[in-house]
Amino acid sequence: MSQGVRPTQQARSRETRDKLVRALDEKLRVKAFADVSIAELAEAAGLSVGAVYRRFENKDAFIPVIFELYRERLEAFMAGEGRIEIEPANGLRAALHTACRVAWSFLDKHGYLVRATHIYSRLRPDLVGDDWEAMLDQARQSADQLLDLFGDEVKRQDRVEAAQMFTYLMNTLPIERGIYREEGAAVVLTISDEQFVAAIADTLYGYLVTPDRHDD
Amino acid sequence: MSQGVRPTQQARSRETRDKLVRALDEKLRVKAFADVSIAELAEAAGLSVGAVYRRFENKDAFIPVIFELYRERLEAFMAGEGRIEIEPANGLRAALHTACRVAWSFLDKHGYLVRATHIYSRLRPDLVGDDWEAMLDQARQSADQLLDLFGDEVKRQDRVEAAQMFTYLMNTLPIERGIYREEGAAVVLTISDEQFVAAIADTLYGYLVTPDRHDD
Amino acid sequence: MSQGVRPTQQARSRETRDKLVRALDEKLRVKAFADVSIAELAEAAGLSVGAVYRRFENKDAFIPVIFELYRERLEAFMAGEGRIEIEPANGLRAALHTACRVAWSFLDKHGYLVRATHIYSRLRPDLVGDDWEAMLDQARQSADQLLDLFGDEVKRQDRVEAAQMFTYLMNTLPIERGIYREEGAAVVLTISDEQFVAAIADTLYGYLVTPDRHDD
Amino acid sequence: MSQGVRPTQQARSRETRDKLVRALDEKLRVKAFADVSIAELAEAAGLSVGAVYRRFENKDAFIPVIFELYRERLEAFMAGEGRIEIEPANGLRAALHTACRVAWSFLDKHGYLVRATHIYSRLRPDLVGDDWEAMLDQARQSADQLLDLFGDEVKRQDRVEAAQMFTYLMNTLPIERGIYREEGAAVVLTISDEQFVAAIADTLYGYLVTPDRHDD
DNA sequence: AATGAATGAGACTTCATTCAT
DNA sequence: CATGAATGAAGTCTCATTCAT
Repeated sequence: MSQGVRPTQQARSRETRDKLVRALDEKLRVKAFADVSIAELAEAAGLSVGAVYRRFENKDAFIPVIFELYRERLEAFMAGEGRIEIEPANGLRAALHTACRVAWSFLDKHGYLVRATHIYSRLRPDLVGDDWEAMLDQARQSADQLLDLFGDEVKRQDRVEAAQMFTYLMNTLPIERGIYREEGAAVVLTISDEQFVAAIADTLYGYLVTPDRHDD
Repeated sequence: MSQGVRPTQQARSRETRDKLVRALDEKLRVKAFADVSIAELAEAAGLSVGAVYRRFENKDAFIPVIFELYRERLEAFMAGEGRIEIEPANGLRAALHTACRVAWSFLDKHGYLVRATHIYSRLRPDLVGDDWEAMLDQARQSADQLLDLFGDEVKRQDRVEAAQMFTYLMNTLPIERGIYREEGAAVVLTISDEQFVAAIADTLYGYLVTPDRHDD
Repeated sequence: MSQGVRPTQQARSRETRDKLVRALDEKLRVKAFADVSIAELAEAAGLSVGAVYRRFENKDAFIPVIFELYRERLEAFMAGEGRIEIEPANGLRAALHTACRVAWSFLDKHGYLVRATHIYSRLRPDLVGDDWEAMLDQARQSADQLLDLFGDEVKRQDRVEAAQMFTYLMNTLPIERGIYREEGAAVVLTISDEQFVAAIADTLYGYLVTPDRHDD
Repeated sequence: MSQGVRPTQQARSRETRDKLVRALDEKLRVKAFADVSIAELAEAAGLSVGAVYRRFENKDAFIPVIFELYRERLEAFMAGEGRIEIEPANGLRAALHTACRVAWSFLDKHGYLVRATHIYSRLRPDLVGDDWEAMLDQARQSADQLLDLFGDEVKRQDRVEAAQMFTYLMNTLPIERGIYREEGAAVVLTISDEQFVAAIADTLYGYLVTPDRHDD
């Protein structure tokens, strides 16, 4: 094989992969990954079943793709409409409200991906590998910066713990309502989206400004 | 309908059902419901496949059983080791810490059931029906009482919203770490269980004592 | 066992059997025998599955019952509303029209039994045994009598053949439309029931009055 | 969609289908369709169960195939040995005898298909759809032509009714004996096939030449 | 290499029949 | 004896994966 062909093949290979990723994205909008068959995916991508197995060893090999999609969307969002301009002068609470509003708008648009990601980060953590941890770590670093920025308002002594908990809360609080809407624990809520977003922002705020407890 | 025979058969019938419920319980400890086949369940219960279908119309009919199990465990727990003695004199924060410790210890033991319940309250809300909502409503009522008890400490104006959010948070915050442990958003946490429990108690506390915000 | 009990038991046994026969009759009105399960039959008869198997060795043992039912109905019909008063003076054609009208009215009422009987006389001729042949033979004898009565009008030389064919036609011509109505060969017919009955009577008549062919 | 590959696959695909159709044909010679399992069919065709489901959505999807088989055989028959040369000069009766002989010889060879077709045109008229009606309609048109050809001999006033009844009779009279032989109403007949065929031809003839009745 | 036909294990479900109570 | 719970073979169908063309 002459070397001149490779780039073409690589390009074609990449293209094939992209088709599959797009097809998966489309499918995940309407059904769970477990309910998507390879044949279905192949058809949606305009490929044959055999071609799919040429790119992916087996069905499980698509799971990392879900994360890839998630990350792509998140990065695009953060670089675009999700870019947060924090105004230190307005204080921590305002910053958190802004952050929660932004997080909520991401969930609103890409909830189906967040759902799939969440499910498989639990169901098959082995297949997700470092991607997930890397993303969370990045989130933790952002949290660190935020805590530094409002160091005087934050009353938590242990900054490491605070950054971890902040990340944990940020990835936990809105999700339940954001991706499962009328099911799960969210059914107890009758408040509007706006009220809910404000409430979780206040929850984060409350955690950060509550001084450590000295007993128990 | 004659008496004298029925009781025996009913007992046998009940026993079969119990065997199946126990078998399901065992299986849920180690794998997801979707991955448990009827044949597997039958074998674990020491029954034939046909016997399963005499008690349960189809596989879906087991989903309510998961909730039943959950509720049973929860009630037994609440009546036993989970009974909370709230000492109003110690204040809201102490009460929340106690409540979270108790909730955590339930999750620690019955997390697999909570997981299955959570998954199916989302996946098949139609099959879960009112059970789930009834449980949440009961939780909301308990929240109401707690808020009343510490009415002077709570700064939230809208008590209805506060009770709802309290319930939502109580059913959301510990779950992620409690049932998925090393996976999901919880991987970011390096803190100990005790620290985590304290942190979420503080989070709840922070939410309740944070006064309403007057702008936006 | 004292002898005094027997009659009671026999009576009870008979009663059980009757219940089952009635239940089967009900079921055959709405579905095919193959689609009636033993459990269904037992329930409809107000009996247990075990009780059914005490009276009938297996499901196939019900097939003769279908014939029994058929014969009962036919005999009751012939003794009642189906009793034909043939007026020799009116001629063969009038007699046939009357006979066909009567046959049609039986089909109209008991078509579902005729259908089941027909199906099983083909599907499991071994289980039907002599019942079916006996019935047909009786019909043939009636045909014989009719041919004798109108001996001068009938032009068929071979009276044995004529009686057989008459029976065959009588059990064939109306059935198709009578029990399958809008399906099968009957879909080609747009004529009314009355016209149809008249047409098959004329068909029978035409056969009987057509002289033998002397060639080929 | 590229050419060069498809033909092969299409041929393979077609071949598989043909194998299944042939296997079905073989099975229908010896047992009812309902008693043929998919696994059995697959084995007879030298295929796996999955391959069957690639060609046919479900078992019901084979029912139209039965009709397809029937029609194929009928058309091949009509174009070959079943081609009827009607000699108008010999009259209606001779024509009918010829037609019945031909029909009988078809039944003799392909009775098992006719049986299956008849059963399913009743059992699942929804799956048979227009095929059946189309065939009957074609038969009715042939009947029309025949009646025209022998217009002077036919005494039935209503030609539309006569054509319909002729079709009905042609599809009813021989069938019973033709496809169920020693079972059903045919058991009453001790006459030979030749005599039987002559008798039904005379029956058809008798119907057509019997003038309308003017009373009742 | 690409295609999609074929494979075959395994899932759910039904129901005639048996048998413990 | 009656009851109806239990059995288990058999049927339909799905789909991840393999492989002939």
